[in-house]
Amino acid sequence: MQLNPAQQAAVEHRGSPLLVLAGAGTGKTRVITHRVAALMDEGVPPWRILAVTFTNKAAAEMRARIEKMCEGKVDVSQLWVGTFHSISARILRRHGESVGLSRNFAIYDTDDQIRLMKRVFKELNRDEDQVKPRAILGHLDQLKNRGLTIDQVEQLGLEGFMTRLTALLGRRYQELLRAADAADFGDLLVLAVKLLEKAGTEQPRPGAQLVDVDPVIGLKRRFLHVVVDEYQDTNPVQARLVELLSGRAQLCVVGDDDQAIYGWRGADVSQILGFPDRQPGCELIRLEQNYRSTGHILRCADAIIRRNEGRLGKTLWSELGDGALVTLRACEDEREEARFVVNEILDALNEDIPPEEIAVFYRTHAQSRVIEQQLTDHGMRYAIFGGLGFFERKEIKDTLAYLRLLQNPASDLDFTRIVNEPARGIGDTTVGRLTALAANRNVPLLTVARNPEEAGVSGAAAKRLHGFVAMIDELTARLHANVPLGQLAAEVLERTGYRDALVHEGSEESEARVENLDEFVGALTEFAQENPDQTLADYLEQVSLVSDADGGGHGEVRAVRLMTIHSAKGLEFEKVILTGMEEKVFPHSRVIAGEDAAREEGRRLRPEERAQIEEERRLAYVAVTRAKRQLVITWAKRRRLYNQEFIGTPSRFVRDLPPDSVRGRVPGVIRREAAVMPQGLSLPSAPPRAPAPARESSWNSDIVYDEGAAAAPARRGPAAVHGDAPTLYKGMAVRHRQYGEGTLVGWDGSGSNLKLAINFPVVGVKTILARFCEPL
DNA sequence: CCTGTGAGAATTTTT
DNA sequence: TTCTCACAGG
Ligand SMILES: Nc1ncnc2c1ncn2[C@@H]1O[C@H](COP(=O)(O)OP(=O)(O)OP(=O)(O)O)[C@@H](O)[C@H]1O
Repeated sequence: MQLNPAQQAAVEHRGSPLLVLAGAGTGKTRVITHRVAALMDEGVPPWRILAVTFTNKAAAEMRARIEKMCEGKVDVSQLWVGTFHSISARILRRHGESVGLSRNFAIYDTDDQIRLMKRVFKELNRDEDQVKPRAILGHLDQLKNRGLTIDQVEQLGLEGFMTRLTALLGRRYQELLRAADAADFGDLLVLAVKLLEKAGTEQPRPGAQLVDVDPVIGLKRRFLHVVVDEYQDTNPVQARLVELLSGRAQLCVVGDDDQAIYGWRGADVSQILGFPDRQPGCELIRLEQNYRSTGHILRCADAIIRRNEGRLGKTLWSELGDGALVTLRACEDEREEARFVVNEILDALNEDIPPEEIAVFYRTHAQSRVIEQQLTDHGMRYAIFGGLGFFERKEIKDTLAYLRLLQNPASDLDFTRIVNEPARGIGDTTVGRLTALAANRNVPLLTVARNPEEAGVSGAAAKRLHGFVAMIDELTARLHANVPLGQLAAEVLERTGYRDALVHEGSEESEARVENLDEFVGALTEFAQENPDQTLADYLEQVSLVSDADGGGHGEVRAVRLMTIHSAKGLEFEKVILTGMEEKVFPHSRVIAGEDAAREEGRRLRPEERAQIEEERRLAYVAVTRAKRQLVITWAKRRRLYNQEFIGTPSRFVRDLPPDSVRGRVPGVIRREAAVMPQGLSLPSAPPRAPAPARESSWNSDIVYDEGAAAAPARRGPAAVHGDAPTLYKGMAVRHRQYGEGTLVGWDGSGSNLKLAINFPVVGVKTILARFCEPL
């Protein structure tokens, strides 16, 4: 395990803050790993070192690596290694009382959050059709990521319908969270920051002894060294958290501004770019040698990323040689793409590349299904990352809800979730009555349920409620009797009749669910055995914080990896197959929408629209730079997604690839240039291309798929010339047999699937297959 | 109060 | 295509 001189310098630097800013595969992660090991070697106690990683898996890996490097000389378990969220949770678990959290507080995942927010909607009589609970939660999370509390938002008098609504609903949402002794993901960060900021500013209570010194102050002074990986994707609260924990620590952050891909989650590149300014005396070290990928791959990566504006720009070179060309493949549809992927995997396996060194990437989860299907058909095992995780399945979440309710009788969300699961005749009406009274008296649902008659719940229902409460009490007693966790879960499933109900159902689906439950009980048993001093709360925390990138594939170790590009961040594979490289898939349609709107309105891109597109481009850069030796890129001319057929045109990122590094034709390069040229000048000629295949339609669209191509309706005349086929442009006059003459306003697809959007004077805009129309 | 039906919506990316 | 939600009927 050696280091080059620049890396060595970063490892050895002491005495002032350090920023390592370097491109992909240059060994940033290796640097911080070595740095931590070196620190301990110098005698820094492990408990005085904090390392922040992006995923729990990365944390585990780093810990393992450091342990190996220290050869058992140091107790690595004393090190603090973790994600921002897990570190915050850890702090709050110990010291959360002053911000309103007990040591057993629950962490709400997205599903819990939505349920809770829906309840708020109901309580405040808001219509879910107008504004979605999700949207409010998104907005609220943005505020949290920026470190803003609702009080601050209101004090600032921030404008905007959404912001005001978020403040209103968010306030009640937060109240309910606290009442339930729960925190959502954003709260973990915000509350940890609040806790640390508060420490030491409060007046000592009268009569306080010296020994009463706030332990949180100790925490702020605890760390002598802090290292942070992937710093480019840090958001303001996270940066603040690091700052607060670095009171006396030397801070070392590493990252790559070209790999910032979490802007949508509030991450802010200016965090890393402004680091030197905020940290007096900061040292900046750049790493330029890439140890991961071969030349052609790197050239493709560079060709993609260089088109972003306002980059710092970085040199990147490799000694690994050119390596193989990057394969580019145009597929007819997504099924052919999937078959091609399988073939590529088979090829790799034949070359003795281990399956776990082969990865298939896609932009969105929805794209994975076809590929999974194809893999299954070929009897290939695969590990999929993300999507519906094990712990998000209904049956598991229900069981967790029972457990959480046992631990915290005030957890109304969990109460409502399972009070009638399995069906025990306690329906909406009953729960509604309980809720009304509970809200009125400001007590938990479970409390009200003890005297249902007071809530106006009648005989039969009341009786069932009594039974339910008795059951919960019984199980709660078991929890407090310290029954081993696995056994407790098993008893819960037994006693509540949950398992029986599923077994009784006897469907294929319910069988799978029973299996999942058994697996869950097994996992819990194992956890309890391995961590005898850990509580249920510890287990629940671990479960809530495992990320997509962590869990993955149910322990499928020796299997091909399937994942979104986001979860591929920080990883590397011998062979990467990057699929779905079409406009509107990647870059995602949501992002392109901004461009379309801008074009339609004849204005320039708004800064945030541009930022989004640049983020997609960085995402493409991340994808490409995960590959060590082989990179395959595919796109499909047609794609069925959400049960709708989409006509695909190759992604701009594909068209940016340098032809010399690619095997397979790089499509349509010219139009982009033409569109960008001033005065609508077009480039002299297209690169050599095969003669157009015989076409069923006489319309020439295949080189017009570019964004901005037909942007200017004012510019009459062809935007491009290709053979005899008429070239499309907006404003073109067209005739349809039935509707008569109209004006072309847009189009989609190519060949016989070319569809035209035409504005007819009488019937308005219609989308019609091109072969039913003729130009005038 | 439960369950089945049908319509309808919805689909970025994640801790 | 798949899941979710609302409503009607049992
Ligand atoms: N000095 C070195 N000698 C040999 N191999 C190295 C050296 N430094 C790093 N590597 C290897 O290069 C690869 C990339 O390293 P690492 O993951 O640390 O890079 P990174 O900068 O964090 O990458 P990224 O930002 O793309 O996630 C790893 O396989 C690592 O083992």
